[in-house]
Amino acid sequence: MVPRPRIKDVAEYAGVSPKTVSNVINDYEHVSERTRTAVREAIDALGYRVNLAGRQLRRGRTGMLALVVPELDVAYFAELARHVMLEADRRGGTVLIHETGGRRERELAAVSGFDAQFTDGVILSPLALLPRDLTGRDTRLPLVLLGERTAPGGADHVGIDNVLAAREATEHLLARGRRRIAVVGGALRGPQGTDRLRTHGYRAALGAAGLPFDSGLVVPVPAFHWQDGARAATELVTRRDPPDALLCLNDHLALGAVRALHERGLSVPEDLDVVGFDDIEASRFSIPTLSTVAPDKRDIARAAVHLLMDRIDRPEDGPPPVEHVAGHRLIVRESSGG
Amino acid sequence: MVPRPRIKDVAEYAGVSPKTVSNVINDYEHVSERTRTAVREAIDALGYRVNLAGRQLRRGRTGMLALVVPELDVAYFAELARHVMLEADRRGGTVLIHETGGRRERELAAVSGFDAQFTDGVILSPLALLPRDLTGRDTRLPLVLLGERTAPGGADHVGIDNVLAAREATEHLLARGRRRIAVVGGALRGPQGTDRLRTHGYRAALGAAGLPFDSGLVVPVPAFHWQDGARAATELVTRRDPPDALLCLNDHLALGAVRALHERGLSVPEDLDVVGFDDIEASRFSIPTLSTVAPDKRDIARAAVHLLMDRIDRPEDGPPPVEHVAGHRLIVRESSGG
DNA sequence: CCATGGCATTACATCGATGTAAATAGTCCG
DNA sequence: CGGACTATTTACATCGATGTAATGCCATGG
Repeated sequence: MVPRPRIKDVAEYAGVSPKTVSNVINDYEHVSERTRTAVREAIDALGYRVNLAGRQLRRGRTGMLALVVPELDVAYFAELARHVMLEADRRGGTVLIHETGGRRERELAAVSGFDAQFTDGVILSPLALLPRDLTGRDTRLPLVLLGERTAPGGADHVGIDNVLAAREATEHLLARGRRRIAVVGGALRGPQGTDRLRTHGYRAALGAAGLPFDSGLVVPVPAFHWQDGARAATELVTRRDPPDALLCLNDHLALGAVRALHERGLSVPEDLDVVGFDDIEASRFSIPTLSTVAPDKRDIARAAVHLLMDRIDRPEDGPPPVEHVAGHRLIVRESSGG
Repeated sequence: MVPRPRIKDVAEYAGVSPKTVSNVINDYEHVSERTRTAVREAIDALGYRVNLAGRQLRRGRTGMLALVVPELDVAYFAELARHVMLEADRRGGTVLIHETGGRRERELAAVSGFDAQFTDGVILSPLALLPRDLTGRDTRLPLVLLGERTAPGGADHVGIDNVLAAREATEHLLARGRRRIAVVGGALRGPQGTDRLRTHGYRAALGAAGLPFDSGLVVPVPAFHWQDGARAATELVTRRDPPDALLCLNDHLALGAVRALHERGLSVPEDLDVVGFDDIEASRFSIPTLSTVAPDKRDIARAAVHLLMDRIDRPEDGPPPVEHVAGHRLIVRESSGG
């Protein structure tokens, strides 16, 4: 087996020094046209490719970012991942994706760079992480948090205005005359995650409309999957005093709920309205199509990548953490009368 | 900013040589208990973490695998990715995911390790790759192909029996009395991809049943997304002689088709049957639930990871390419009378 | 008491690329 | 033609970890 050519081999082939080859590779300006061409030819002839390990060792950078999400098969994260990859690509970076399954220990590992050894920085979408997990973390590893404001820790944050978004969605349902709106996936206590923020927005909408708040309508779920939505919906409609609308905190929950309702002979939006969050592609093709809060994923990905790369480019002098509020809009589809 | 401690720092702190620290880290057996403990303590005290670039440079391995798929937001690939990550984890590997968007140049880059510089091997799910792209490729980079048999090239292959699977699905529809079955996403010519193999199986089923083959019912699509299924379905049912069943080559196409049919007032399975491929989670919760050919994703992922890692572990003496046929089963749900 | 051999530890070189600083080659001007 | 610069190119050290081979240590046996 022929070993991979090294920069030294190229140098010999081209009759120059290794450093000159390096200069050509890195587009150093003071290289004569003749030498440049000769080196290029040598590179082609030998099929030379930079060895990134060597480069990284020398430069101290990998050019790789870690994107750490709970689950890739939650469509929102897959869609987000693609945007992040595109953005990173545009800036010459590569993305390494990690799944945490929402487990705190894995998220912790991510922020401490344990998983991310090869990585210059991390974009993390936390689920189980506690605020205190971030205090005192090793700030040598730049970090951007997505979704939740896990508060202080010298990390930038990117997310939509969850409170406002939930409030708008709720107001939409109220405007449709719905009065008993359940929050599937909501939370009243526990860490300040998106679930709590959205529940808060929901409550604000009720308050503004002068309606009473019934904590029984806030239904936590074990995970944000189809089946969790289905179970929650089933439970809700078999109550004595069932809801007339479901505000589901993601589209999977919503679609699972719609299906469960269908199985019990209830139809959406005739009997109940359903609204989700995330605007995954499935929501545009489901029966009925799903109303949903669409976060601007492109904006989120772009902001996250840029914040991260900026911080990587300028270690030391970290400016204070940045808070980027990405756009969102409520898309009304069939599931709430659209 | 405090620089990251190096192995040398640990050595000094523990009062031993760098190599001894390395020995401890790598569980070399001949290290006295005392020394081992001292080094461990030093590591903890300093918060030392191996620098993988250095290690890789020395060892020539990264411990990372590349998983290269067309699109992560095609649920099948996201689900597959998770399984691959789990398997790799189990064997101490890390997975780097790349998207190609189905573009040939990106797939080519993948098999030549261009993207995959940091990678010991590649698992590729090709879409546009031609058989000849693999002949004469640099076999220093172990490669496992998924899905299609892109034929010779010294690469292992993992996939289901596409011909058989399509045949079974078709036979199921025939058994239901359907006679004009369209193949959405099918192909009669072009590279020997899964689409052609499945179309072949479909044809075999027709032949076995003594039914004529109508090439007009084989409908290619630009991509395998919801909207492509929707378009194809719309086009099909507005024909003079519309089909009575759709065999869609993935679940996205199928679900998009179901939606389009719904919009034209046709209901599934009363008016038409629809069957998909992949068994993505959405298919279990759609209205109607979707019949589909479920490939054993876990098996596929496991086989792919093991084949790849085995080949990485033993470079040179590559045994001949292995062909692993993963299991599959037809799951009949509401969309075809289940 | 010394040779023998196994275990524990270490010195040194090396993986491949690149920053620094110095050397060499050119160019222009007086 | 020599000096002063500038443009190119190069020598050398270094990033961090680890394989190789050598050394040191200790116990056992003759």
